[in-house]
Amino acid sequence: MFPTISACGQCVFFSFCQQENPPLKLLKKSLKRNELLYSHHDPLHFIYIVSSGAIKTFQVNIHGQERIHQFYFAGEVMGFDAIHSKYYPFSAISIAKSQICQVPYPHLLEFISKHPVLYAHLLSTISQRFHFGLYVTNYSAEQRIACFLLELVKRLHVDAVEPEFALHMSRQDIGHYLGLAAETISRVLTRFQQNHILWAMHKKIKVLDMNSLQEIANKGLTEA
Amino acid sequence: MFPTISACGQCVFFSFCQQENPPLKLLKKSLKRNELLYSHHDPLHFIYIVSSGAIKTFQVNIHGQERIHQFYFAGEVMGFDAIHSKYYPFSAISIAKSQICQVPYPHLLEFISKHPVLYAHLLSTISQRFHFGLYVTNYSAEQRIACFLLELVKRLHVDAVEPEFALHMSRQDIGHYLGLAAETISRVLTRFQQNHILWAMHKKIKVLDMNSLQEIANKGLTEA
DNA sequence: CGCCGTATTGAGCGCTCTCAAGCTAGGTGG
DNA sequence: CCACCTAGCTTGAGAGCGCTCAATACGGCG
Repeated sequence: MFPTISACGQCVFFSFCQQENPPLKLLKKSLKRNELLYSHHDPLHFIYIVSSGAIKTFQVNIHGQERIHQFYFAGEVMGFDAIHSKYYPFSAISIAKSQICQVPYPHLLEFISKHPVLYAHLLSTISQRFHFGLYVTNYSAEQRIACFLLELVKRLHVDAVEPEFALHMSRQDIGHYLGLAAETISRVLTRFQQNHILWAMHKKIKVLDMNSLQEIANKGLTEA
Repeated sequence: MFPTISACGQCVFFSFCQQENPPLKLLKKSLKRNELLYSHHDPLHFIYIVSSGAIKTFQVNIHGQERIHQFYFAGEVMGFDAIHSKYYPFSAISIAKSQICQVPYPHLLEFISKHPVLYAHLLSTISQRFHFGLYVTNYSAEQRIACFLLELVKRLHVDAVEPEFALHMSRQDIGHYLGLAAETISRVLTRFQQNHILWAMHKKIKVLDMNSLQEIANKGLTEA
């Protein structure tokens, strides 16, 4: 029904892949519609380049509801988000008949170390992805604030059963970040405090019940 | 009031920066609270590493309202999002007394090409950032759908005054991605069609008025 | 032609926003 | 040292957007 567009021309590796005896092992793979490419928690073995078609990455929650994380179209690269944890953080399924190239990640690293130009190119490609989907998601105020606090605990490296840390920012700032009114931040923090989930005093926060906070954060979320 | 924690120990470049005659030119910089680090649209000259304190990146819209894009804390690296466009996409201001290290980006590239191990490390660091703030934003349904369509036009490389393309995904999929009900997608597309902004037929979309779509997308957004 | 998944359209409800009024903490000056 | 002042935070009441539930329409496929 719709023409299948191949995006090999714009692929970072095109010039290498086209040589005879290509120095980069790019395996082509065909996917029908609704075929699984990889699963949530699978170890990162490959970086994938969508050559044609479209893929979605997603999570399914305990109630069987799906949350789509990203779409990937012809020419786009999948798997960067798995590098840090070494596991794919989402499952991937084709939403149309697709062609995929797969590169073993260790091989990719090794190959790039011999081709510094590619390094800059790849960084640029990754960089681009930071601008996608900045308008997405619809978590409740409680979920957002719970997620925000949990992320802070992790990013500030607060290692304690009852983590205590400083919010350097104002309620207004948090609101502007989370897409909520400052009043809402205030109200939710008060509610959390009433439920003995945390203790909040101005810019100082102490989480008293990490489990409850996790539970709120995960409401309708992750945990497949 | 709060202790100043230096995060140099966890910095990717720590071992290099500590040598006498360090091979990597890492300039230290001190920022008071509310000091501008760089502006929206400034050319990417430096990658920054927050050594202590906290930074926010943000945009200001035509009504003077601020939208915060990210917070950066001790140990975190800023600037990856600028690599593709070669310009910082947001302005950056310290929200606390901070210490920052800056590395000229070209110098960083060159340096890394000589230290392939760092490459893998840096990719890992960047990868981590894809997991931050996945719960953020609160755009209206119309804004989200407008942004989504504009992003598709760009990512699918549809070059036309009235771009026409295939949504490979169902309304439900779009809803699951945008955090909206499938019914809302339907309703908004209908409304857009009534206002002659686009023509929608099942999975086929033709944008008739890119300017209006941009305007809706930018409502309360960007354009400083 | 008939079936079933997908899309559209409508009515009522709930979460979060806005507007507005107190409250608190910290800084300033007498 | 204390009264005052101001910015930020808290709390309350009403409004609006998008959700849920439900009914109907459509279209691809056997």
